Amino acid sequence: MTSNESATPIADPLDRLLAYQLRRVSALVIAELAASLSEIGLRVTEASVLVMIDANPDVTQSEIGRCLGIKRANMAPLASGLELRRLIERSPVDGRSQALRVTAKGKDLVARINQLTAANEARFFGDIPEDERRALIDRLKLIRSRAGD
Amino acid sequence: MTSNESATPIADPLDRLLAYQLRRVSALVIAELAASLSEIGLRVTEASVLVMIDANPDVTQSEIGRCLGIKRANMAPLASGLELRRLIERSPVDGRSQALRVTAKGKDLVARINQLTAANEARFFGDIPEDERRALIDRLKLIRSRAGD
DNA sequence: TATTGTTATACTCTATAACTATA
DNA sequence: TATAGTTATAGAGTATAACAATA
Repeated sequence: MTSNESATPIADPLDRLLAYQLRRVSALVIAELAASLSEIGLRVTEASVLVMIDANPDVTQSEIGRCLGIKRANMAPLASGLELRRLIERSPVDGRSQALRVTAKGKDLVARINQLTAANEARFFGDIPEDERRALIDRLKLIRSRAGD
Repeated sequence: MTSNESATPIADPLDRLLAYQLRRVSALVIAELAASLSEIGLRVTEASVLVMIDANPDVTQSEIGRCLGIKRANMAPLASGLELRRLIERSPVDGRSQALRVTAKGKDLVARINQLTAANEARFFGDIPEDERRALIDRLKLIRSRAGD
């Protein structure tokens, strides 16, 4: 910073776009969560899937994928990876469907995920008044529900 | 949907996490914007850069990157691509820095970008009362400003 | 020494297409 | 015919490392 370039106060016309702000905040918050989860050897998507299976024993891959917005083609290697690491187990239900369950080892990780996730929420959103926080969540869910999702 | 699988009302413990809701909404809104922008041959990041250069004539790559959170290494091919398509021009400033400007052809695209962006905002956020919309933007900016960004 | 710009490379998430097997 | 799961592949965004040239 040698020259006097008027301190570079760049104009940011994207500033007032909700789409842009959402993208930046999401990227920031998720990147931080990814860094936390990497300490326990998980990526964000893997952690999401693990938490969902834990909350819905014997759920199928397709159901998880539909709920989380993950395509079947991308769920396959995800579930295989979790099974290889003995975090989940599969048992045939249907001949074509398989019920997923979190193993004891997986449940230990779920507990850690919940801790790290809560810490992440507290770090970024802890100072938001509870009523505003709830309104924010509701508004975001409403936006999602209005679309094809 | 042949069997009676209790209509699959899956529990979603991620539902109450702001990090998760932000990620999903961001993905939804940006995907839609990406689809709109693809009609004029632009990706979201390219459009962001173009709008920023238009608002800040003679800005440098580094400055744009710092403002938008894009690393130098990723700005290089981005700027080169826009220049190849005659949407921006570079003129040496420094010997190592180059001033960026949007060409006439680029300005036409910027106008289209602004239209498509406004339509995207209206589609997803048009029904939000203005005071809440403003509070939402301010809250998101506040979250970003509190971090390393 | 710090900064600008570049190239190469890898990782994550997402997308489509094509295939098998089962309902 | 529709669904579950798989594989292969591609695109977009982001990350680091290393390098040359300049301030």
